[in-house]
Amino acid sequence: MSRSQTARERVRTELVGEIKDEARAQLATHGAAGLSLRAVARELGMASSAMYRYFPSRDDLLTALIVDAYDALGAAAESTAERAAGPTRARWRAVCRGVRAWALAHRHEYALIYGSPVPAYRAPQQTVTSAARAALVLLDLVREAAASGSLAAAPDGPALPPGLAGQLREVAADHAPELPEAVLARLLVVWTQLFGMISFELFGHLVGTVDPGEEFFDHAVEQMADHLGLPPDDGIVNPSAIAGDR
Amino acid sequence: MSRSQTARERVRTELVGEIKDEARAQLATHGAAGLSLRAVARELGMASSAMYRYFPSRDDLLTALIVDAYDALGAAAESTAERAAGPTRARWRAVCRGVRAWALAHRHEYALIYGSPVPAYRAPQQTVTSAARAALVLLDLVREAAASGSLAAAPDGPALPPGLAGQLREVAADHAPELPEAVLARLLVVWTQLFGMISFELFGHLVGTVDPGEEFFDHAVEQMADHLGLPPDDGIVNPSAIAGDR
DNA sequence: TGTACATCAGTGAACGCGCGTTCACTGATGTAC
DNA sequence: TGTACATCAGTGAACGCGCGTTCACTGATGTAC
Repeated sequence: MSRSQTARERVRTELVGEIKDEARAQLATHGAAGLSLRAVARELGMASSAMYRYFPSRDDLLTALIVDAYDALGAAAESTAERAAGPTRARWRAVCRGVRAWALAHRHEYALIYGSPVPAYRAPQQTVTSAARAALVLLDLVREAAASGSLAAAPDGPALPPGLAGQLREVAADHAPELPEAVLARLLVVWTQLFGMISFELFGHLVGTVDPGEEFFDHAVEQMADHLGLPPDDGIVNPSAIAGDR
Repeated sequence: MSRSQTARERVRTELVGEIKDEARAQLATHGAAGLSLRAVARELGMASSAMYRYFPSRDDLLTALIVDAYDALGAAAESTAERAAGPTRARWRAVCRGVRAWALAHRHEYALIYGSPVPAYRAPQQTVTSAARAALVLLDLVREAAASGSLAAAPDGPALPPGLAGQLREVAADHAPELPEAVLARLLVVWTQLFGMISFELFGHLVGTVDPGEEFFDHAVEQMADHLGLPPDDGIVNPSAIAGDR
């Protein structure tokens, strides 16, 4: 509480930040599996044993980086959604682009959270809420559209398989109890589509096809919006946005 | 050519196989970045230096595993497509399920090719044709449907952005020059969707939502078929398959 | 305000381990005549 | 068919490196009275 204690704590916080920054830099060159406390310490001009004053083990440092990455992506999505004006589709577009932009700007942190799991590392519960943030932004957009009545009706036809419907009900219970299961299913499809596309681009699976993937991404985002039933723009009409699905 | 030479070569081929098998087993426990020639040799009861009679370096072993994985997935997709009978949609469904089944049965090989790139490893040209095999299976299904006139017409509306259309033209030039760009774009969207879903499931991002992902996957596969414009089944009608998009 | 004490940050040596790759070598297998 | 030679598989020691983690320690910072 006293000023001097806060001073010591300030230094500590700053050093924790520097350690994580350096660790992030090393993700780029050596990957998550190659993250090394000794290398971080060396780069910071410290003894390797000093790291243990800040992180009890290598895995704890890794956990911190993972939580940070989820939070940074979530914050990017949230602030994009807040800043974006206009109809739901425009905001949807903005958020999707924002997610991709964050991923492109932080490739190795993206790979850390959406790439292959680090072997012998188990993510603690701690990551779950951070991981959900970006998803909740998209969910809120859909809720908004649904609440305002502008969401296209879910297609007719028989219901979802009961097992899936039940799973979706449970997921939505906390966050969107009012949305029909069919809409939830579509949102989840689109959610995996969004990250599938970004991963493909970042991990080099679009090389030789539509890489750079800017236009493809934008095009797909409109298809995804169509698929969700988001209404077309009012103002600036995007060509592919008004193309009905099928 | 002589019998004895072939004998030596047979032994060699067999040992190469054993080395790769053991290496694959180690992928599971240590990941691609942790793949170690010494550990493989140890497990095989050989001197670590003996590995160099079979693979000039660790990266060459890794390349072999990657090529094998692409080929195994491609072969699985091809044979599923050949075995599957019935209308295009049924075969589409079979192939998608086959791809997922392969991925679930070979998680670590899947992660090797569709997870985060291994740092400091550059995939040689060698992998490209193997990597394309599975994609070509799906492309052929769509070509088939298009050729038989059963593919739903691409939606009207303005054309794709010219840059994207050009990219797609180039990609398709060798394999499907007759398909319209709009169909190619949808196939690519669906392609990223398929792998996005599988990656999400395998990498643990569906835990707590729709994991196990069987029903969700099947449901999404029908949505993807709809999106491509594949006609509904003739015989057994899948409930979600006949639900038109939007 | 001054002093005794407790807490904390950081050090450097050490433990015990693993890695990729090279090299000179031995012995077995295959080839040419 | 037999023999001299070349090729190949496999060994074991070595080089030079890196790692996570522990431990007893020094010195600085913060706290209680």
